[in-house]
Amino acid sequence: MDTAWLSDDEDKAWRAFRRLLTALPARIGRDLAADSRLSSADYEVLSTLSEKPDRRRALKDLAAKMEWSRSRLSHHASRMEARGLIEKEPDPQDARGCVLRLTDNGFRVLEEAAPHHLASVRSRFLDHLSPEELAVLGTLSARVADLAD
Amino acid sequence: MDTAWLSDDEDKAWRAFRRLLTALPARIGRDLAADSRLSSADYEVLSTLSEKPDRRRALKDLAAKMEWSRSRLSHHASRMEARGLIEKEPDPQDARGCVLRLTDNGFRVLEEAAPHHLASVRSRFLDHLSPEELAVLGTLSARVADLAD
DNA sequence: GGGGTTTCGATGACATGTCAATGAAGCTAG
DNA sequence: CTAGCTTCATTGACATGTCATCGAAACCCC
Repeated sequence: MDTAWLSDDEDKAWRAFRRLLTALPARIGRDLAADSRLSSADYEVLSTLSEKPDRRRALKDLAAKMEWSRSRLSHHASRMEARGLIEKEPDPQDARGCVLRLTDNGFRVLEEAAPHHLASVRSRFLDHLSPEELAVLGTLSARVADLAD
Repeated sequence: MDTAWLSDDEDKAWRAFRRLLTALPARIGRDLAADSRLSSADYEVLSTLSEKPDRRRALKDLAAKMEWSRSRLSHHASRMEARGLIEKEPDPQDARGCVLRLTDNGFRVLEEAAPHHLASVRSRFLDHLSPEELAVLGTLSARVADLAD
């Protein structure tokens, strides 16, 4: 096989996977926006914040956890703060830092959105995979995602 | 199982897959930009145009083929035209329309970029999948991507 | 032929993300 | 101590994508 090109199997799989790569997030994101007025990015911020009992996290830690740049999270958090979903507090541990806190309103919005979002993930994705396919996909995704950047 | 939530297996696979969904395009896009000064979107436009013998396609047809909005392609094509990668011509078949043509320069840029891009797709992705995994992924991707929007 | 509807691409307002520069604060070697 | 390096969040310039709207052209059907 000429390594400068893809085999037929590789080409077919790669093309189909690229379609999935664009279509799936778009569909789930559209469902989410329609059900809850949240973007996928908003949802990810809210749900990650909600994991901690006090619903707070330092900006830098949240950025690291989500694999976002601090700049991106700073921009996005400012917009979410203007919408009353989260609040920025000074970090008592580090005067340069900033702690993001999920507001009660933000938590309610997340709780309202979550079941619709899960239903969307199921109907657009999980429902169409066999358990074996899901296992293969999970394994392969973790392996490839964990490669060095 | 409570259908309002994901099982452990589903949750693990979905989380890993979401990481792949963001990390893989970012890595391949960074490689492409470093090797060729093209974005993934640029590359897709160039390579899709190059498929036709005359390296032309009506804007609306290219948009449909790529599953882009016409607005997006119109914006993007204008930027690519300013960089000398493509040109816009009037459509002889439809006075409202517009034909995009790959310039000689654009074709050279694509030819120079393609082998690096393929190497990137291999090293970041294909090389890490077994033939069986690739087959499963291709099948499942096509099935899910083909669902109605 | 001609009026209403649809399709086409362009455009402007806006949302979101990247990148580089900035200033404040923390850290560390000497 | 303190000078220099590092880390943190913010900011502004810019790139890219969405959406609603527009005017021109094509189409449809009477």
